Amino acid sequence: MLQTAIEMEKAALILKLLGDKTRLTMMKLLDHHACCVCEFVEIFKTSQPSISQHLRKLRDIGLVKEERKGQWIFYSVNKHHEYYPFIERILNQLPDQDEKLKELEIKGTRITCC
Amino acid sequence: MLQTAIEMEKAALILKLLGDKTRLTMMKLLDHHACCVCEFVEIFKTSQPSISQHLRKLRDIGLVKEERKGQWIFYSVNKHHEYYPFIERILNQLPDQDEKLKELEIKGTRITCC
DNA sequence: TTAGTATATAATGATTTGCTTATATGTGCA
DNA sequence: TGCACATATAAGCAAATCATTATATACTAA
Repeated sequence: MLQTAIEMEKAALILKLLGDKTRLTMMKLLDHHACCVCEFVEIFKTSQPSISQHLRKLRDIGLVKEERKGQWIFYSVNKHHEYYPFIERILNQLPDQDEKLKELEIKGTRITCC
Repeated sequence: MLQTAIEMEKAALILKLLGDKTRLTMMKLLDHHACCVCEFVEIFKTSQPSISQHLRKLRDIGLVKEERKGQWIFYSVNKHHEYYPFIERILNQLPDQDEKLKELEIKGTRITCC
């Protein structure tokens, strides 16, 4: 893949968005799993609008994409984003967060649509 | 070097600090050059207190260190920081900012103490 | 000692951020 | 159709952020 030249301005904007514990953990999870809003609500123990707003910020600059599946809207990382390689190298350094999803599976609240 | 496990909380804090164009550019420059406050004032065309406050934030979490040389205080990246490898991999992806220092050299305002 | 330069800190204010509550929209199903 | 669930959006508010101006501190050189 052709790597675009990183611009400082855009890099700073992305780092700012990643510089929030909730969004950073979201991105780490979404990098390998599609998740829906209600799962994040449970994982982060915060309100649904708060989660929606974080996702909106990530979506506004194209870092994540959404796909409706029936009742749910599944979010996932947009791997075609111009800066995805930049982001990926950051996410790869972070500890795996999959246990958060495993907890949902144990509780039976993981949404595995279709 | 022994790589410490990255904690999400600390990673988010660091990314938040890097998520500002001024601080990000500072870190990129400081990664390879020691610079003093007055140089940054000229480079970023902002007030001296503004620069000092950015540097203070970086210093407060140990990302940069300072060394007084006579009249000036030179800042540089603290390469012994627990998370320096994490930071370095981010900075390495950013475009070189050295032309900003070259401009100072041409204008004769680069401080090359000692 | 005094003036000039470099830097830090304090105080203030405008803007941004991230939450909350309330409400609207969209989907599935009885 | 009507209700339940999932999600988005709007509005309001407290806290954080980032600049500014004013002032204090530290060093150099005359």
